[in-house]
Amino acid sequence: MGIAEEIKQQKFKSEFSKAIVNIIYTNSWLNQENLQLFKSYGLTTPQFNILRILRGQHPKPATVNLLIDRMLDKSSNASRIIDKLEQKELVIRRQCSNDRRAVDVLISNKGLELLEEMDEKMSDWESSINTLTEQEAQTLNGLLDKLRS
Amino acid sequence: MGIAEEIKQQKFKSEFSKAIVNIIYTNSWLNQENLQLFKSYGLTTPQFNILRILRGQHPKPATVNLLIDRMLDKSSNASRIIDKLEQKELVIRRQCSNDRRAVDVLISNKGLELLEEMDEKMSDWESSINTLTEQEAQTLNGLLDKLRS
DNA sequence: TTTTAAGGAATGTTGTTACATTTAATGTAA
DNA sequence: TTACATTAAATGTAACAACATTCCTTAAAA
Repeated sequence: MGIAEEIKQQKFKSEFSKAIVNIIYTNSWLNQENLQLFKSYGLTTPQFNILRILRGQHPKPATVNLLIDRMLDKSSNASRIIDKLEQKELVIRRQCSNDRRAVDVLISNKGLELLEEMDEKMSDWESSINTLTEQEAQTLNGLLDKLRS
Repeated sequence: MGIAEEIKQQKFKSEFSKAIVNIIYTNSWLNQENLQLFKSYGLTTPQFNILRILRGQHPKPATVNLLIDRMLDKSSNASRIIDKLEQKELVIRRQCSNDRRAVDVLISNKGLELLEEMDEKMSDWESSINTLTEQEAQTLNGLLDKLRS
């Protein structure tokens, strides 16, 4: 079943505008799948993403600006997401030594452990929905990259 | 520049998990592009989507349930989006004659005119960002459909 | 019938996002 | 040094989303 049937819209202005709708719809589909998993660990999607960026930096700290820069969804408010993560003791916030305006954020051991626990579930989930061959996934990545270029 | 450079994450667990991130990132990119356009017409993204579905139904009405069913982002609250559209007189809400639980929603002439005005801008925008050939867009659609299957 | 269940939409509550503004620290030019 | 602009992050506020609950209507069962 293609996108046209799923959203019951038979006509699109062009193959490209169909692709735009398809991306939005697929994103929403992925998000809905994902959300429940995150929720079962008490995290929201942006919180999970910030944690993952911090793990990528570990053991180096990240400033709030760096986090904003790397977030998939730039629009959300990094400061307050970090508040939530700090409340749960998943990250540590401390003043940056060489620029007192900036704040260093680090993932805590508790945060690292949580992510490790989630890794497995994420991995299971990904394989369970992976219907693409390696070659197809590569082509998809190439096309999405080209679309944004 | 590919997704790896854009989000500064060099390693992915697999080509497929890279594709998932790529879809999320591309969606966010599209959304950011789009948002400003909608805003300049005083609409939010979900409001615009509801209006488009209603135009697709026109001159038939749609019930709230049908709108929820067809929305790209199922999660949001259709009733309140319709409230907003009704306040702006872009839609008409009235009780359904054969089932008094249901509510018929129709796009108004004002709504149709607004969409028509926006069509042109949307179309310009789409061509301005379209870097894909017809064949590539088709492949992309096929792969996204397969991913969700 | 009377009761009970299910459906369609609206509403209340809580948390989050979007955006503007504020606070504080740093850099720079007169 | 003082003044002014810039940067980093936090905060206030209004709108919005997520989710549960409620209200009313229809359907179905006892």
